[in-house]
Amino acid sequence: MEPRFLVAPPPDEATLLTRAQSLAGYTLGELAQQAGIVTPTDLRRDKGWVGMLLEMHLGASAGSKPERDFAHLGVELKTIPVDAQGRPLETTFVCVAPLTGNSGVTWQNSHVRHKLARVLWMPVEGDRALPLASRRVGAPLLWSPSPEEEDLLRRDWEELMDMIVLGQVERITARHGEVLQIRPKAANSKALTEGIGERGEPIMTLPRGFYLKKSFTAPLLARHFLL
DNA sequence: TTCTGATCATAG
DNA sequence: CTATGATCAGAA
Repeated sequence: MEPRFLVAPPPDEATLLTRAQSLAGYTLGELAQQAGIVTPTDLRRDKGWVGMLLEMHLGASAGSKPERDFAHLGVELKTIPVDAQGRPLETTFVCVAPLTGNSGVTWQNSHVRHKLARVLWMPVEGDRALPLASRRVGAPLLWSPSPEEEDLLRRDWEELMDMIVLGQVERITARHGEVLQIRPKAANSKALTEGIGERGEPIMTLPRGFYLKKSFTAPLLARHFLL
């Protein structure tokens, strides 16, 4: 799909939130029609389609820049598929896990912390039994981690980064971490990137990414629905 | 049924 | 390959 600007970038956070709230209740088919793009049959070959569609409606920067969606506002946009009860159906990708060049990297200056400092969550019905075009957008949530949430994230990040730095990247599984996990993030299982081996030597290994577990995002969204 | 590892498209 | 956007689908 071709990235296009449907609306101008929002000048401030309040405008962004108002605009996001105005999308609630619409179906993806309606939003696609307004954007002048075709709704795919399913997401198997268009996994980022929903995210790109909402980016267009919210005036996020198009393309693949290594910046936040609303750089001038310091806000990151995340669409999250939810079930009929508003519970997340998938984990949430945060960013690629750096496997080398980590000297001097701390939680405070980490990519994970910066990406999650301010997030606009857009829940979207994600039940695969629902045709893509008839899935509805839910009420958005503009969020920053509470001190407790940030502490959970920091502890997992430190544990996982320790393993990477100590040459144990290939022993990391999705079971590590309470709320933040590391899983493959690649085109396929043949993709390789540089990492650190057991004896500190350079190795080629699968690229990994940080993901938020559903156990983290579920209460975050639930709290929102209670307010 | 849930979760972990694998995968898809596109731009640069 | 890396970064953007994530969901798929087989194994447990």
